[in-house]
Amino acid sequence: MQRSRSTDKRNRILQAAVKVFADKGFYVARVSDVAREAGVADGTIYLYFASKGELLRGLFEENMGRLIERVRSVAGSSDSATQRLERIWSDYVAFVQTEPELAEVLTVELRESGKFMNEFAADLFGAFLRVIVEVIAEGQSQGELRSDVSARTVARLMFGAFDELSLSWVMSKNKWDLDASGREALAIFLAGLRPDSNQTQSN
Amino acid sequence: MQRSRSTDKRNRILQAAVKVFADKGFYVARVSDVAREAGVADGTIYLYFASKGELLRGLFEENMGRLIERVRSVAGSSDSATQRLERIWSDYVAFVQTEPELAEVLTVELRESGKFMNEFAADLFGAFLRVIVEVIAEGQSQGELRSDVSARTVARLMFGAFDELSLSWVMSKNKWDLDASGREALAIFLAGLRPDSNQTQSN
Amino acid sequence: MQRSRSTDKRNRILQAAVKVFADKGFYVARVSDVAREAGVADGTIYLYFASKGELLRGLFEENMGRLIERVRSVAGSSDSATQRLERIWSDYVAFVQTEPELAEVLTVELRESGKFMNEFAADLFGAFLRVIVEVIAEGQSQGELRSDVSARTVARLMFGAFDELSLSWVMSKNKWDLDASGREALAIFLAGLRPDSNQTQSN
Amino acid sequence: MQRSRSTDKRNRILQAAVKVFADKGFYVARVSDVAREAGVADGTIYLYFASKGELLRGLFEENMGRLIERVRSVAGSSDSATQRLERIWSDYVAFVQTEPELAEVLTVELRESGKFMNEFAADLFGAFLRVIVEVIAEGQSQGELRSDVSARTVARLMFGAFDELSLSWVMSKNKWDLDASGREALAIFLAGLRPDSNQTQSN
DNA sequence: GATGAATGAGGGTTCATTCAT
DNA sequence: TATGAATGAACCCTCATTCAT
Repeated sequence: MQRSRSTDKRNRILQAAVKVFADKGFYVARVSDVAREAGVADGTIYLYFASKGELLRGLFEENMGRLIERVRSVAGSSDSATQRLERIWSDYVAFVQTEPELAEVLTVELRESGKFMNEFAADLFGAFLRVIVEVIAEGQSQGELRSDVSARTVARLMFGAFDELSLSWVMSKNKWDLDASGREALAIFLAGLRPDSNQTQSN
Repeated sequence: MQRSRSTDKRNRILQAAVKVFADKGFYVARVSDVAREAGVADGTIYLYFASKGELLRGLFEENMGRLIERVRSVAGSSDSATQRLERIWSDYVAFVQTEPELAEVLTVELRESGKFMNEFAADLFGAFLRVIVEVIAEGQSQGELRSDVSARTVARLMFGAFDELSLSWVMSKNKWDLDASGREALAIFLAGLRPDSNQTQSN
Repeated sequence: MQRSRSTDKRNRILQAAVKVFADKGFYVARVSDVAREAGVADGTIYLYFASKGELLRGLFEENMGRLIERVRSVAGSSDSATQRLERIWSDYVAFVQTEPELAEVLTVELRESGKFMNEFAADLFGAFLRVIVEVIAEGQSQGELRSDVSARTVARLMFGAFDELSLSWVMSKNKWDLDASGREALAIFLAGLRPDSNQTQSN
Repeated sequence: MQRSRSTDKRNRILQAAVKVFADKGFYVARVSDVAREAGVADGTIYLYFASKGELLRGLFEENMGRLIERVRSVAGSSDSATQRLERIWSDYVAFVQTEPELAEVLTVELRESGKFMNEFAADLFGAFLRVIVEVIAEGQSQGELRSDVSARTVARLMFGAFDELSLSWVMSKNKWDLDASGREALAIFLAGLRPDSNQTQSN
């Protein structure tokens, strides 16, 4: 828990980076923009991060870490898979609503940046996804969710759906009710995942 | 059908841009990379596009236009909403499989670039989404799909889900069966959208 | 008098160059601007001039040549030095008024370009000046003009004065009466050059 | 008197620019030439000037300002108009001799650049000219100088004459005596401007 | 001769990174 | 630790020139 140098300043820089990257995008944002936003000198950033890229990496690490912890603690509860999915979902809604800029950065930059920090970004995202996969797999093995679909696919679907929903909410400047849409979305998924739901399926 | 200068060359440049942008991302890619890939001189690109940004814009315009046409023609058929969704879906799978690099660029760069060509990108994406919204709305008004959810939300969900699925397929270098996952995904959605599926919904 | 290729087209290009260079200056003007103005293709210019620089050189040569001829024929007359200076002067006024753009190019670009075609520009200008020097020297040797000043200096003075006058007239878009100013200027010079005018000179 | 960043460095860059622009001309000169001459990195120039053009503008501003001050202080003295013209003239000679490169840049580039920074250059030059106009007008109203000529025209004449004289001196690498020529020139002007000098005027 | 699409060297400018203070 | 002036590599873009038609 101990760090050399001031953890405060490091955090200020990270938060500034979130704001600036969300606003302009990683590539368009200048290191000096982040410095100004953080209220430090340009050079100071390099006392905490080796490069602009490492700043983004640090940002991912720190925040995805937090997110993964959060989702893990929910996923680890003794509730039913359905209930846990509901809670993960609403927890994520809360996160997006509380920290929309961070949500935007994690979502948008994770993709473009995949280009230059591939395995790393993939790892974090993979860790996140794995938690959901497990909940779903448990739901399937206990007959709570239909078993004729790959848990991995389902997890990706849900993540993708939610990602799109929250991103468009963030980018539309919160003009509509994310809670409500989120509930609708979850309802559709849970309905589509009921064990008996595969009966009428055509192709 | 006639253009000034060679449409061939313009297309070669666009295709090269797709390849290069897919590989490195728009910001990391150099104009000279595109030129080399296209087999033209750097300057030649500027005979067809006013700037690197306009090249990306042209790429979107041309290809999103094609995609939208495609999805529109399917959406306009006289089939049931369910059937049309199935066909749109499989059509999109085919597109992603045929032109994975293009799919990657359209998906990834549309986001990061939203930062510098906002309304434009939003328009194209909006047009695409609207087609799907209509199919869903028709399905709802004819009792084919549940009506207690917003068509717009559903469209976004499906798009997001599919987008994530295809993107991860593309980025994982086609290691798994996109067709199969796509069918599973569609099955879940259609099941979740059946008119009677809202009965067991909890919260 | 015979030239290979069309002398017409060569002249059209030269005239276009005068117009364009006067408007934008040599360095800012593009070869394609000249081509457009001349109504020919870019490449055509290179059939008549080896380079953009040679185009300027050709422009100088052709027109300074003309000017020098003109001034020489006046200078060679049997009139008194004073009268010849008057006629040279009014002739130059007529030239500036008839071809202001050419006057501007010759005046302005001769200087900046001196940087890249030094001896050449200097030669042409030297030839021009020499004619005036001779008239003045003759006036001096015949007691018509004061002899206590260098003819070369006087020629430069008169040229510089007139150059400034006409240039500011051209650049001010002909807002004032160049004829009148020219006459005033000449009056001053001639008065200052009278043999007896050195009597009251202080330092 | 305090500026952000080092005024020293700004001045070093300005002086380097004078040297380089005098040598090659503004358009042929490369920013990197100026940087090398100033002993700084290319990028450093942009810490002090927004663009190459602004560097030229800054150069004008700074130095023309100095010149105008100088001429103004002479012009404001209580001497006779004639004496003041003499002192302005000799002061300018001194300036040209002390800083020939600067004189060259101010003279030559002011013209070519008129093309891209018109009003600005015109303003500075106008301010300079106005001072001389006033001296002459005062001389006229006090009967010291002939009144049948426009003070503005006279000022332009004198400036043009002097400009030409000093420029050719600078460009000929100081091969002759500028002092002497300058005195001759002034003698001619003053003689030509004597109140009684209009008696023999022909046309 | 004439064209104008293509070329590619070169330059202005930016900005991540360094380092003397 | 912190600063921010300085650096200079790198890139987008321009445009004089060429050459296949």
